[in-house]
Amino acid sequence: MNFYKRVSFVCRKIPKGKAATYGQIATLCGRPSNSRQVGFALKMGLAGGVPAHRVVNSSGFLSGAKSFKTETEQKRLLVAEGVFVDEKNRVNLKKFGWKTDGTDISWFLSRFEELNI
DNA sequence: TCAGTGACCAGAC
DNA sequence: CGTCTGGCCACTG
Repeated sequence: MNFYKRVSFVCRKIPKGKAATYGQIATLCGRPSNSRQVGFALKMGLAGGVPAHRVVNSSGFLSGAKSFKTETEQKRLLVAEGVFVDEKNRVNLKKFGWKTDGTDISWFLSRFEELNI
């Protein structure tokens, strides 16, 4: 089980114009308690083209903005996709949150099985 | 081996 | 809204 590769895989599946939370990613990767590691994984993955700008914390804040080229880069990318980001660097998850359920979790887990990651 | 550190989280006030 | 608390776990020196 390669947690980082799973994170990368999941992030590429986040629909444009939506935002996902760290806990959500961790859960979809099969490790609900590893939300902190998701941030670390994304930081590494930025260089590899992972769309990390769609990931925010559970309150909707862009907590990883400082890890982009510029602090405003993440916000800019989101706005360009139609996601509203307020002056405090926060998105409304009610409106732009990526909704996932048990079915989605099962789907990802079986993909991981067959891809052996 | 071990303590410090994080792009975190849910619950309680 | 905001702050605090306990829990979490890979990575690092």
